[in-house]
Amino acid sequence: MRKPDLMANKDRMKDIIKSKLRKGLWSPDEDEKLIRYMLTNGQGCWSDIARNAGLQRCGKSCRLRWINYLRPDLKRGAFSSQEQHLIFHLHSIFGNRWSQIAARLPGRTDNEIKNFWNSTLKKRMKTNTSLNNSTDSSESKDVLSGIMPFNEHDIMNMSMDSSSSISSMQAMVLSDQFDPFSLLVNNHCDMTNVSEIFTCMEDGHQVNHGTLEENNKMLPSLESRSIESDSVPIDVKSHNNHFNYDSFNNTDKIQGSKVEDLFGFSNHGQGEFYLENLMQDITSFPFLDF
DNA sequence: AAAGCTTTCAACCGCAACCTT
DNA sequence: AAAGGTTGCGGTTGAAAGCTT
Repeated sequence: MRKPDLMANKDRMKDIIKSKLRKGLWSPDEDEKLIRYMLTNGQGCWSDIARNAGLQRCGKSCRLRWINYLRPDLKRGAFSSQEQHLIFHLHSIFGNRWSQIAARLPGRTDNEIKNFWNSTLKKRMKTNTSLNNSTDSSESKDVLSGIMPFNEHDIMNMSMDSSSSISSMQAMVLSDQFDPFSLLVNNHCDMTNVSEIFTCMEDGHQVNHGTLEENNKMLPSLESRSIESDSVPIDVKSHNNHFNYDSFNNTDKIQGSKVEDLFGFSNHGQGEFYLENLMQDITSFPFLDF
């Protein structure tokens, strides 16, 4: 049974403690305290960390600051075009499950990706949509051509010609200038083409490294397994400033692995992860939400 | 130069799931 | 079983920076 007076006092104390906690931006001094504590003692209970590190912050705030900003394995700076493609692609699979997406982008946080999506990518898709709605299609194509160096005809040819399409399409998607948004949003290709394009986005680099197996389109390990994974130990710090797929493909163990060993799709059950499964997941393309 | 508007992003909030007592 | 605590997540906010007029 709750004892009114005692509990009321307890609640009051909590409020007092809570009101004394700092909020808002972190000062360099606070950062230093948290970094020093974390590097000395490692991760534990966050409310204890907040207390023991001498911070007037709640544990939740400390956790957030550490995970999103202070962690030494964080990669900072702008997203590379490869990362952008990856985010777009993963968003088509996972939707707004930012932590799932972040887990596959080494050194990036869910918050960072979420912000990036909500500002840059969403905006770009809106822009492209409005261009698509423009009555002057030639104008819209002119503008788009700046974004996408491949015209509709190129893409259709790539898709139609099954014998040569893969290599040319791979060249397209691997290009730094490739922009899947304009391609998709402007209906330059149908869903079948989209399937091929995403396949190429995944397979392209594997072909480059000679690991593509016919009729068994495996996806690479995109997840930052470096910290937790016992099967694929990769040092995060080695990826900090220049993450690329090569790092993963150069790992002997990865090259011979099945996708389910590598990809970490917990929500896809135990089965092998083939393209069909991928496309089943892409039932709600993000631009349909806008 | 400055006012107003837009964009970016760090941080907060509320909720749900999980763990501990 | 239930209450309380912790952790993790996604949505949202608001201050600061950048841009435009």
